[in-house]
Amino acid sequence: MPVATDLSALTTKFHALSDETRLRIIDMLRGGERCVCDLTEALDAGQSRLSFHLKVLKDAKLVTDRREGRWAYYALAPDAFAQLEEFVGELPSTKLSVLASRCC
Amino acid sequence: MPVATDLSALTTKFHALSDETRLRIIDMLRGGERCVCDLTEALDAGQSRLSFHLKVLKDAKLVTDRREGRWAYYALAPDAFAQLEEFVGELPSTKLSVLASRCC
DNA sequence: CTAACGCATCAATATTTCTTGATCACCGGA
DNA sequence: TCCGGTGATCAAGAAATATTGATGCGTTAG
Repeated sequence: MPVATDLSALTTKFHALSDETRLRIIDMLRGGERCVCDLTEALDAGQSRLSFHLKVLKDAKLVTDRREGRWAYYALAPDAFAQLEEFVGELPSTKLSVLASRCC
Repeated sequence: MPVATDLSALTTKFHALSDETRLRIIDMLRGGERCVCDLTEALDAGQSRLSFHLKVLKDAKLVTDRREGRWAYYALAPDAFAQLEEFVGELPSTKLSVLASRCC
């Protein structure tokens, strides 16, 4: 089992990425840290909504947040995609032609 | 924009991977093609339930199915993870230290 | 000190997704 | 041809998620 490690942490991460708004957020953060107001404006999402999605990303450990004065800055977590790469990386191409030998 | 390609296809794939049962299915398919009854047994899931999850994976184009007699065989789609790798691969590590210059 | 701002959180509602049990269609063996 | 087995699909209910608007808390400017 390649990825028996922590299935539920993995599903949490994938779930966090299964939403367009959140994907956009991630994409914006690729350029570096952003404050919430920047994101709100760029994504034209209500403040409350954005805050919710940021929380989902944070809970999945994909982003980190930092408080500075009255602003909150979010950034990609350093090793955010490590676990995902591990899972996705196990390239299946090699064994693809293997057919199920025998059924039931 | 690195991944402007097709956000909704991407979210669909991520969503398909955001469930433990489906992750287990993927993992089993790494070893090659499997028939549904094998999967049902190995995952101890009801037939209907499994069929539902297989459909989710198939709709996300992560797996393909093949009919043979009265059995159905599922396998990882050849390029299943290509798009995911593209997204996940854009390693953020380099720009991580970039702080937001100015806010709102 | 007070008012405005940035943001998190909560409550209520809408929406989506999952599970279960039926049912149906198809195929192969007797 | 009839029957049992495999698996898809549907309908109904349960559960998880998302959206909205309201409220609250800390911070900064005046």
